[in-house]
Amino acid sequence: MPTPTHQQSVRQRQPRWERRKESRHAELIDAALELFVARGYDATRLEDIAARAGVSKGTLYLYFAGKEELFKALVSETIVPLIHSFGEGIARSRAPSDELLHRFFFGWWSKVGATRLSGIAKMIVAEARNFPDMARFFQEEVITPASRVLASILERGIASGEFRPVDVEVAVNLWMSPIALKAIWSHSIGPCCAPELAIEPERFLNAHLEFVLSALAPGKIPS
Amino acid sequence: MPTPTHQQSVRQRQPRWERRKESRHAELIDAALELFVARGYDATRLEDIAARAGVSKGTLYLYFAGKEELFKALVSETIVPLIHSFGEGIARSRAPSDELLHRFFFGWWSKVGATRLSGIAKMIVAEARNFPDMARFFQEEVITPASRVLASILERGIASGEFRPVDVEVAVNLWMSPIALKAIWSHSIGPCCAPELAIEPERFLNAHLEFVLSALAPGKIPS
Amino acid sequence: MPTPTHQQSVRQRQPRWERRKESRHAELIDAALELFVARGYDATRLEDIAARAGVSKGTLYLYFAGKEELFKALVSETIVPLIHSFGEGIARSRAPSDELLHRFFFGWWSKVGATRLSGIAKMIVAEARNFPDMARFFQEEVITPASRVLASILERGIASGEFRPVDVEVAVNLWMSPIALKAIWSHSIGPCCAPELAIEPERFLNAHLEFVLSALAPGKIPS
Amino acid sequence: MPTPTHQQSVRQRQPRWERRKESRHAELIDAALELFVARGYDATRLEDIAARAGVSKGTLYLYFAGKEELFKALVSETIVPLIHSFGEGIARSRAPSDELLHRFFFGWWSKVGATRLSGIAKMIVAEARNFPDMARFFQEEVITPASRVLASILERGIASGEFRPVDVEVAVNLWMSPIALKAIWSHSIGPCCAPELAIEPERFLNAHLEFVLSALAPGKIPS
DNA sequence: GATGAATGAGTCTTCATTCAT
DNA sequence: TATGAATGAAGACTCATTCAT
Repeated sequence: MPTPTHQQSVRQRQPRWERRKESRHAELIDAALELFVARGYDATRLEDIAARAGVSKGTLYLYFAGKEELFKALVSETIVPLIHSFGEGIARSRAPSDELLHRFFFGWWSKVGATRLSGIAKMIVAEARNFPDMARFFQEEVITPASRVLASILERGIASGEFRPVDVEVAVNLWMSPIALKAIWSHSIGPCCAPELAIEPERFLNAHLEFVLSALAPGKIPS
Repeated sequence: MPTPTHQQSVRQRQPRWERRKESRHAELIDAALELFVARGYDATRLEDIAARAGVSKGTLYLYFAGKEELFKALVSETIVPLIHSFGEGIARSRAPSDELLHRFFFGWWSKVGATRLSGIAKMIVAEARNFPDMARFFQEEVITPASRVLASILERGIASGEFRPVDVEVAVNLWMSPIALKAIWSHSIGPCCAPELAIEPERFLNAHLEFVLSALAPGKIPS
Repeated sequence: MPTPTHQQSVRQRQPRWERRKESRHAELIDAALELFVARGYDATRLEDIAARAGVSKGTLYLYFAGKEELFKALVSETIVPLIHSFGEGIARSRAPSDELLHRFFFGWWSKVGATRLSGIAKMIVAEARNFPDMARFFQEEVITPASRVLASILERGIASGEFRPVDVEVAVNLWMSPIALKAIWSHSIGPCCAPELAIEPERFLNAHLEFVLSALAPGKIPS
Repeated sequence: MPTPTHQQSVRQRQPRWERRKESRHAELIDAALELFVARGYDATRLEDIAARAGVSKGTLYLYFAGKEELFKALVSETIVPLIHSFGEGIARSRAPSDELLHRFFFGWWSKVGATRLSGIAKMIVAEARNFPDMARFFQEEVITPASRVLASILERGIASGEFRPVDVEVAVNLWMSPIALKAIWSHSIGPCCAPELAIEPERFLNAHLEFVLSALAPGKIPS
């Protein structure tokens, strides 16, 4: 009669692999995102992605047609679900405009800047010239929609007199920059240079919001 | 004391190959910068750099020990001369603080943002994780010095009562972002997405300056 | 004594999977033949063979130990039954020798040239150096027996005076060539080059036979 | 003073490689021909070709863009020069038609059958379906021109009464077969099966010529 | 028996680097 | 100095084979 020990040892004989078709796709995307963001497209070896996902090189090709397809799938699959959840409610809200701005910046950070989308952004900045389609996709699906939400907040505030009139197009561009750059930085130069120096998001966002609001405060005559 | 004319004549007397050697070096750096910025480190082939510089593959190795050395030489040689010429006078100037801010932003743009340094910045953002030394070098030689100049302007203006008190560390970070991101963007997503949409620097910088000044305007009670 | 009906009923009584097993084998051989002939050994993927046979990749291994084994099984199983049915009666026939020649050529064509054996021939010509055993098998089981039949017809005709004396060994080689080459061609260059140009077998064989007979006609003094 | 032995040892230090741009191309073609003929396209590894040509894997790519290009270059470069030298004089000759036939068959053998073209023929038969362009090229540049020469000899002989009327199209096809098949065989099944059995070309060609002439002999009434 | 997910050895191809000329 | 032919390590991709289900 087999002892428990024996049984255990039998059980411990791990199968060479497991059949997990459903999760593999996501695991590979995860691993690829991590490495592509950190090392860049060319410097990332498919075998490393596979290893990080716990599969072998060949398995990757059961899920993606090749390196480029994996890269593109990663972008579209990761971006699309995240972006649709952002900014939906803000535009239709009746809250005061300054509160909307608060929601916008803090919401952007929590739903975009602090998520995997920040890695995507760094990656796309790095590879835009080699993958212009991807750059356009990102521009159209992430940058432009977010900019539109911010623009509509500004326009509504200006129309209602809550904000003084400003050049909305430029303002949007200027005021998206800090949070966008912070996102990129956190996957790039940030980790290399005394990461403890990085300003914590809360402080960063509050200051940003305050400056934006003071620049928008009515009753001031633009110089 | 050597006159400029004398100096010039000395240079002209040098044998042709010597001057060739100098120019080859610069031509290779130029070509490398262009291609590394556009394609990234890995995707750039040394042979393409050599061809663009008008020499053969082997010749490149007479001037640089290898790909990595060329890459690093490119960074240090291009950054160092540019950065030392920036911000020297501003700190010691007695002009009004708002004028200094104007000089700072427009100066930064003309001496950094609109120069090859903008390409370097994109490149370093892209390759930081693979070349952390380079990232640190850039941080220390470009970001930090420029930030210090801006910080000192702010501090002086606050001290003199020209500006209201602000969190200088965060403000510097926030207000460098637009010009830094614009520099990076111009070598990355910008060229891929309807470049005519890009806001022209003059308008961009004026708006930025205006917002910064309104955020710094005294007589406002920070919320 | 079992009637045909009885035999049939016996077969029908076998459980379905048993008959399936038999037919799977044949279906795989069929699919493999088609693809190996068309694409060659290396360029044929086992998965394509399985798909064409309507099974999955893994199932193939339930019937054949591997690619090479399938390839060899294909050769032996396809050749052996066909070859034994050819030439049996001819050798013992008492018909006139010219009629035997007629039977030989038309019979060879209908039982070999126009069958799957022609594909096998092309395949073996292509892979002979990689599978010398197979080449020898083909030589011994197909070429040599057929040649012997033709040789015996010639020898009998010469002995009886119906044919003039010829170098039988060479003659056999020469007169097998057109039909053998036609068989190979039909799976190789033929399909690539205006297949409508191919001469139809009837006309081809009649002309061949006529020329052979005229070369064998007695009463002519060989030049 | 260095001894001769020393000098010798110094000399024996072979350079890691030699600069021989002119001959490499031909050496690679040679090596490729040998291996592609023997093993087929897929089973031939580029590294083996390179090794046989005495160079490394990478060097091959300095001369050919890839495997397929090497394969095609091999076909066109090897065929074209050989084919243009054959059959030129025969068509315009005033020699008796039977002598022309003799020249044709022996000439074809010496200039085609016994040359590297015979290997090409085997290779093309094997790979025709995968490289139909190549098959067509071979058909048009080798088969068709040679067939035309033979056809013109037959036609002239028939017109002059030296030969009896025959179906020239079929006759050409039939009478090219033995020499074509012998060429293919010599690179395929031949080497696998007791090569000493192969009939020597002289005897083979003489017998072929004799049979052809007897089939063409006038004064015979075609059945 | 049947399936197809998983594996990993094998091959083509690229390109940084070396070195004979 | 300058060249570019030659090298070989490295990586993307394929596919015969295995095996958990």
